[in-house]
Amino acid sequence: MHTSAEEDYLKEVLKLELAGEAPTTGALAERIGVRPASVTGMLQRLAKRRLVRYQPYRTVELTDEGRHTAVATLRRHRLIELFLVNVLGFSWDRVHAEAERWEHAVSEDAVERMDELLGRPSRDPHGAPIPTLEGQVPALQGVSLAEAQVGVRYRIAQIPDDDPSLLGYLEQVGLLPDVMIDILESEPAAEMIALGISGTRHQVALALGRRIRVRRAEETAPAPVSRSSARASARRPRAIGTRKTARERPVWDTARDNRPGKREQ
Amino acid sequence: MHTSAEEDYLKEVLKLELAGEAPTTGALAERIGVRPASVTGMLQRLAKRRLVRYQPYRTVELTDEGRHTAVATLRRHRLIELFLVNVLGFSWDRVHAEAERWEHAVSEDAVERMDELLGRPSRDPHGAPIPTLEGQVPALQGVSLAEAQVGVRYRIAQIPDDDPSLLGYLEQVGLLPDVMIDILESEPAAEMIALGISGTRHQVALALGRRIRVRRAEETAPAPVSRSSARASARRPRAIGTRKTARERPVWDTARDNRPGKREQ
DNA sequence: AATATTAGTTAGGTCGTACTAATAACGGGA
DNA sequence: TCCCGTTATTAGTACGACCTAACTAATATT
Repeated sequence: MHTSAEEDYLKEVLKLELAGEAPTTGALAERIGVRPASVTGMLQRLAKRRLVRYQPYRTVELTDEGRHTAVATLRRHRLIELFLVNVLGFSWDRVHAEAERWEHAVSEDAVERMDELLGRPSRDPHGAPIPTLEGQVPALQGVSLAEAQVGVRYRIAQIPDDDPSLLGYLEQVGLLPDVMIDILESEPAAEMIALGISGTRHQVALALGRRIRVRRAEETAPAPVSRSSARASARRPRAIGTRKTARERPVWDTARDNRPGKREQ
Repeated sequence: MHTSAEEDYLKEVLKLELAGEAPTTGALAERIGVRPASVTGMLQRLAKRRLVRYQPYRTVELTDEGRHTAVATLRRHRLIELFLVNVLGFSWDRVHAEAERWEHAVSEDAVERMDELLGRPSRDPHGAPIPTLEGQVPALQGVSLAEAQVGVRYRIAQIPDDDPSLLGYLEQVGLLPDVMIDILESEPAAEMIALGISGTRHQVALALGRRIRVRRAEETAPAPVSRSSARASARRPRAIGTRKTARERPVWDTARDNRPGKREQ
């Protein structure tokens, strides 16, 4: 079918899209850990296989087929992460690396068994939504911590998954999914934000705050992390739910509707 | 470290050695599913990396380092097979293929967690011994069904693992690990053997019989398949137990002790 | 011994995925 | 409008892991 490198690239394009960022050559190169030149090469390959639409110097977009594969890969990754934590007892700051290794080896069948064993969960150990078997990617919940309002109580919805040392820190201060926090103070000049976690005051850099998602405490709580029982709802395998949020419209989006070809070769 | 192709080749060399067969280019090619030419190429590679000793047209032997890797890979494979059956509920005639996919992706850490979760088992779902963490490969138990004596009661010790349709048949007739059988009759001319499985008489081809291992019913039963608690006994990581059985001495063995080089280039 | 068959090796080629170095396109000031 | 730094692409190289075709070695047949 598809090679594992292809799956990796497609998954990263999807993740950037879901995060509302532009899937540029550079961004992909950084996240995947290769040189931009390699990304260009792979994008050309993916375009040839009709997994993305690609205009040099301009845009990358997933085709329906590419999106399908990307979603399946993301689903695999997140289910495996939860499996590693809940079944094999991995410490949750190290599951990402292991899941990256597993995700191209584990068959669809095995993934579905994991899903069942875990009780059809809707969120991974970091709070990220697990796409459904049908291809739905649940919408991102809430707002980023950097946008949270002073004086309001929030619940952590999602934290980053790929940086063990950062996760170690988050665990230490207790900034984990489902934890309640109070926004005490915002200090934009200092690029800091002050918040209370179970009574203790913490200063957090805005740069980090942007990578953490929270939702207001009163909002209907999402299914808690770990095991849950979300039934699949939609049928069609590729009607992807999430569409970019308004915030931070990328360059890329403006480039959607522009003159296409302008170079041959 | 080592590539997954390297691990596959080393593992197959080890398996042939344990089965008392010669690891010829052809045998390896057949088992791995590549052309003999590819095997030659890989053996040259492995020799350069000092994982095997290799004399063109003659022999392949694992070096200590190669053996170490091979044993670790075999251990991974068999533990994963058991994990797939016991934890994920795979039907045991399909675990082999899935385990082949997993075995190069699952980290040592994850394998040790599986081992612990499974209760440090000593045999995989097909009855094959699981090498210890220290590198011991438990000796093959009993004799092949083809060598069993008429009128004696045996217990199935081990069946092949890699052929789903064969396994389907074995399951149907009840020829599974730990099952008791009686050897009713031997018909060498017809290349058949007749045996009783829980009262029912079955005819089995000798060719199949050679691939099934049994031990006399009175012998101290090995730890049953599924979960068990075999403690590791010896220390040294590489004193492999099994040495070729006398039966079926291959051509290759006669070629062991002969003049070595005779061609340059 | 001469020849046929089988097994193994060498040579050369393809594909996937990276890399570096050189070049080109883009876009925001001066 | 042009310049220049940033970003992206092309061109060329490497390597792992396989392939096929053509050869050589070992063995079997008569």
